[in-house]
Amino acid sequence: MKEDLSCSRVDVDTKLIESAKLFLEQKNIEIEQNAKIFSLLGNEVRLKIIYLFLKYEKMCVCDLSDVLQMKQSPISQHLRKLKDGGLLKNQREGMTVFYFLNENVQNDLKGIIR
Amino acid sequence: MKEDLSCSRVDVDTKLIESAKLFLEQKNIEIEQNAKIFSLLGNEVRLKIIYLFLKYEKMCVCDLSDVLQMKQSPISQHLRKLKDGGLLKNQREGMTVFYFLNENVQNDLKGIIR
DNA sequence: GTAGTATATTAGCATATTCTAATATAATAT
DNA sequence: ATATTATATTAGAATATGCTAATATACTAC
Repeated sequence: MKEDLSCSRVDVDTKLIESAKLFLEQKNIEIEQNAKIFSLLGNEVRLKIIYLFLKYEKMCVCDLSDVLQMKQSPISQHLRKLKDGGLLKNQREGMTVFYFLNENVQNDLKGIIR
Repeated sequence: MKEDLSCSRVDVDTKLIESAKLFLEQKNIEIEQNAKIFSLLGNEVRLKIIYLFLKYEKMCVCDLSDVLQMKQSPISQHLRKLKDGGLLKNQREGMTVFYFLNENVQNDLKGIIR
């Protein structure tokens, strides 16, 4: 049953190692999901967008482009990632597409940020 | 005083745009700091390490290498980033270096995770 | 239909990230 | 001193990320 250990130290706490491995296996899905969310929030532009939606509810691509002083293309690309990641939803009104927080994660985000 | 806008729509809510820009400027430092933390937590290996320290208090590089089943080198590299980012501290005991959560961010992390 | 506006997508490039492999450093034991 | 163990650092390669520039799509107005 001995697993290969990277260090051959004598005083390994094998109980701890096995317990910790089991712990990580049990938390694996949660960790993967959270890592995905954190990696989305780990980009300054995207985090600014989330901050904006926590304050202003909804904005269109054009507004964001103006506020962030970036071209429309990278804004659209970030919004797509946030939408694919489940953090945002959008809604078209004529030519304009408004983005806003996905209500399913709104409280999570409020808890995570600040 | 008119700033250049990326979209020439007629019904721009200039008040909103200016308010949002000011808001982001005021939050800028907080956003930069948080984005840095989120980008650290956005890597699965590093997030697993943080989960482990939220449960087990402290572990050595060797333990982590065994638990995560990764070579010592990448573990050390991740630990360095987490330490540089202020999330971890370490303490040498003989040949062994133990890492643990920086007590200054422990509560923040508990709030952020889960 | 055409023209104009808002948004989305794509290709390509520059940079960042994360691993491997090798080597360096630090501490212990002999 | 040398040998061994634990950790840290470095160079390099593979992949991921995020921008620019160009183009495509969707809607509106004429």
